[in-house]
Amino acid sequence: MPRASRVTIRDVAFEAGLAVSTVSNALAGKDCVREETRRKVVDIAVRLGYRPSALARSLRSGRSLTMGVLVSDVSNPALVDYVRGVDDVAVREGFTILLGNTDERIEKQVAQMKTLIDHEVDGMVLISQHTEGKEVRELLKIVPYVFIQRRSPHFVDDYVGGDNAASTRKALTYLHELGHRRIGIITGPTASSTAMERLAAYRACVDDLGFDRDEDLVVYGDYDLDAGRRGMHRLWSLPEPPTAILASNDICALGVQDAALELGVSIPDQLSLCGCDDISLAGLRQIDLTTTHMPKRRIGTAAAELLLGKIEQGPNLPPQEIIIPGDLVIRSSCAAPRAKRRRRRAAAAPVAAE
Amino acid sequence: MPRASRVTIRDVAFEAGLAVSTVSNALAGKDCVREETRRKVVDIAVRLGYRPSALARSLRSGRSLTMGVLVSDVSNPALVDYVRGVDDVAVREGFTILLGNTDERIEKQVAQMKTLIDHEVDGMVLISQHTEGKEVRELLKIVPYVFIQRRSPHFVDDYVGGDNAASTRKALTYLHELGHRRIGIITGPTASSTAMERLAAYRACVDDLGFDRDEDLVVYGDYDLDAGRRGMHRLWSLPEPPTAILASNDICALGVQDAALELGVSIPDQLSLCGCDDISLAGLRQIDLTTTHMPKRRIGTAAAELLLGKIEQGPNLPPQEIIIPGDLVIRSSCAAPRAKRRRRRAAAAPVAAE
DNA sequence: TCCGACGATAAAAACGATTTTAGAGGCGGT
DNA sequence: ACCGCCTCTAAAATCGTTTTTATCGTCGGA
Repeated sequence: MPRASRVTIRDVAFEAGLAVSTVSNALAGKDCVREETRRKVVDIAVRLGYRPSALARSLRSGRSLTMGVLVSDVSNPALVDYVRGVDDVAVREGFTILLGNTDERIEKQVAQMKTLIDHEVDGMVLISQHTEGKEVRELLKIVPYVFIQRRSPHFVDDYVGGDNAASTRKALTYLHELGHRRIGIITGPTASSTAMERLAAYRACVDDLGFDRDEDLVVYGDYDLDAGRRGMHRLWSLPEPPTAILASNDICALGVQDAALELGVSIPDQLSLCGCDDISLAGLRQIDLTTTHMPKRRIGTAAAELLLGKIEQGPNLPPQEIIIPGDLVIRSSCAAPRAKRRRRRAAAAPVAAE
Repeated sequence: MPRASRVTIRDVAFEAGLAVSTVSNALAGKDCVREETRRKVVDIAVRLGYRPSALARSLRSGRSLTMGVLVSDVSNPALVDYVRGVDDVAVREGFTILLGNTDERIEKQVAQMKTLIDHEVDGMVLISQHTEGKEVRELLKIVPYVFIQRRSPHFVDDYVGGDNAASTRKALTYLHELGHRRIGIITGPTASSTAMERLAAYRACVDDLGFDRDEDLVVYGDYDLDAGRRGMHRLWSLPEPPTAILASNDICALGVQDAALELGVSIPDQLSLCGCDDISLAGLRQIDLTTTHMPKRRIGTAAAELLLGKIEQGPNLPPQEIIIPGDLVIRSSCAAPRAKRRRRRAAAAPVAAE
């Protein structure tokens, strides 16, 4: 099956009556070739429809203008915006993206990383991926990389993420002002540094703001609908249920809403709910979720830019951590708790929705 | 920045005291090399951590084990499942995916297609992309491809999509049985063959099932929230509004729900609503949308498999169109219209939700 | 003994570019 | 007249593979 053979630089050279190297230099805009010659070469190249083979070029030059993007699942709505952000700067800088799904499984991640390296990507962006493991660490030595949303507790890497501590604190402060003192939390997976940072911030607030300290209010969950449903059931079956819940993200919060409807619990009358991410659906009237905005696309672009810098400068410069702040978006899923709580200050601030 | 130079086949050959070609043949499992030799080679290759360069291999062999995937926006929830489906079979078959966003703009699409071809992808999957245009058509001649969700009216291509006509008809039949006779439709973009097929099926049903024939009931929209909102406003401002609405997809339907809440219109009491796709959120109690299920991930896998066949067999075999059927998923967003309509048979079937 | 075949390995060509080194003229300075 | 330098182009090396062709014993058969 000899596909219509491509036009090579050789053909252009022949047509122009020049050497291959001259054509190469001409097209690269090197100043060692006369302007007139250059123009002729360009003309002919265009006329013949010459397009240089990225493969051959990469092989020789050692740079592939290619970056790998690893994500646990491209169809996961909580992650796609990062990918898009990375792509934004990739195309802007003439890079092409090699995509891989890892399904949250480390052996898949390792396999994908190897594949990317085989394809000689210039760098990789790891979105919510495993940061530990001997093999992973070994592979990370080979090629520049940036982590998004998940960072290692043991190594200091290039990393871009949201300001998890601050945004959690904002949400909790808001709930505190509304008068809540008993707040449940459904965390993301324990492997997610983002989730753990939120949990840590929650715990700090329990002390700082004087919330009920009760380990039963912490449910270890995930970033999906089911975690929200299960978390809600668990928290609501407590002897003394919380008056507000912090969900791991908006999708999880939707799961909580769903379960609340199932249990006949009214939001925000009986229960306040706060998500995280601010997905576009959160603003719908049928959902109307108070949440902390995570500028994921911007995080993606920041990560890609960081990576490109890394690629440019070589592996010498020290790892950098970039934290992108996000704000609390107040909608109607939070309200003052019903007046049956025991502490003073029934409702501090009358901040309402929208 | 001479990155730690990779282990090449040359190194393996030297270590084994063999010729490069022998090593290549040994690793490829060719039978022209003694089993004992082969084992030795494999041993050494593993010991040295040899990984063949995909670039060099592709360059020489003319096959890159790579496929391009073009999508208008990876962060569009209506499209991500296709991508995931394609990826499923890609990894299974040892292919790597090159991803590109085109933002629904044909010049971006052309640019991306060129990039993919420069990278010598073995084929490409075009998800909801432009099918017309001189340049697009020219590029399609170069490399095998499969369209998903959008097909050309003028050319016959390899294509995989849902059964738009049948699923639309199912929804309309269901609404007819509930007693609806005046049904609005918010279409996807006119460039989307899928949307136009649904519209055609809608028009056929208007005749077959005896719905009100009224061009005002057709709103040309898109696949997003805003199209739903605008469509609802438009339809509800009609002198005689519809009793049911068919949305272009689930996201659009969510937009309709949102606008209905804004307008104080109760679903399904005053208005029945039917989406398309069956995204996971559609099953939530706060949404609970009746919709037609589109097995997008399966469509994606089917497309990738079709493409691989195309790559294998060469461009000789004729284009194939694969239609994947989907079923109506009945939830609570549709009900019998309020008893103020003029025709006989107030409510035919008492089919209820869930 | 010679020929052909065969089995195993080696050597060389090719893939399509970039990069390095070489060469050919022209020109100015001494 | 010669040297060096500069400008432009050519030739060759290189990237890391695969593929094609060559080599070299050995063995069987006539």
